[in-house]
Amino acid sequence: MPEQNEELKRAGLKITLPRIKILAILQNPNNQHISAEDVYKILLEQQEEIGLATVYRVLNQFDDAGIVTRHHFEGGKSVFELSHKKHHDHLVCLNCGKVIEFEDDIIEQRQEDIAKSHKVKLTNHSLYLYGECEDEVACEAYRKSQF
Amino acid sequence: MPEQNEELKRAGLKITLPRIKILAILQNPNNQHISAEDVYKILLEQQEEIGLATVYRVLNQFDDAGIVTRHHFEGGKSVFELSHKKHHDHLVCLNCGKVIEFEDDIIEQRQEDIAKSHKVKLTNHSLYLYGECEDEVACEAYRKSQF
DNA sequence: GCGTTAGTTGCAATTGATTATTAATTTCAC
DNA sequence: GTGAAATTAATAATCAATTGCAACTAACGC
Repeated sequence: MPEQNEELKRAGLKITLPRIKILAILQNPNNQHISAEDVYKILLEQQEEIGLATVYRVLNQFDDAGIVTRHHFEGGKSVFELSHKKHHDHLVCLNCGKVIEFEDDIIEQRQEDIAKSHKVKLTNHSLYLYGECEDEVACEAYRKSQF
Repeated sequence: MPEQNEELKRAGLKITLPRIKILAILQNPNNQHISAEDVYKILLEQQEEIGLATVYRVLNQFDDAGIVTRHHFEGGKSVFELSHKKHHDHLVCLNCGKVIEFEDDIIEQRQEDIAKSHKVKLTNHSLYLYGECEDEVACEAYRKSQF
């Protein structure tokens, strides 16, 4: 009984095939920051019988349960990533799509201060930095590797 | 010939009634950070004959022309604000919807440093802080005033 | 002023992402 | 194993946003 089942059990979710498969996909290091649509595509490639609606539903349940975190990147659609222990923000290359995670205590602290100074209790925030890899060769290589 | 026409002309857009009306709405201090849907509602209240598609189209043209800036706040729909001179970020109350603008040089500087340390040339960023007004009475009053 | 024309509008249909409904299937405690 | 309750697949529905297209109109020259 792999560790996926433990995770689901802890979240109070029944252990079903769709949930196991989706969780496994999310746990694949290649699939950090993946959209519902892309999860669905991978499942189809794996010959799984599953509906797109189920993918959305399961991802929402995972989000509610704290198993994944939802992000709204530029361009409309949501992406999901496994919630790991530590809060972090994202730096995205607009050319190759690479996502770099970072955390910065100074920024975190300033955000708290700013909210407090405006008499607002901070509940969460979203910070995305967008740019372009300086190493164009590596950038292009990465872009191609994605499709 | 009011200043709206100048603005449109500068953007290379023909001066049409829909565009003048929409620009006027955006220039109203009460309507900072307004959604396309809400612009449309105001136009209908003003007895204007206009289609929702036109509102979307015009707002996109304004965005392209740099007249407005588009934001993706949490909760789906885009909001628009007149682009003014100075860059700033946003602090949003999730209860009453109030939007507070702020700018912080320390955060800006850290963002540059972080991007540089990851060998990325920063082109833009989005930072949204979400929270709840500490003054619940004022918060509730504001929320009600919005509809 | 008047006509030409490229730019614009309104409407309806369409897309893309996501959610709701519902009937059928599956999990899991007993 | 069995049955109640949870979950699923499939489909329709929704919501924001965009697009195709025929009708309209602002802006230019004459």
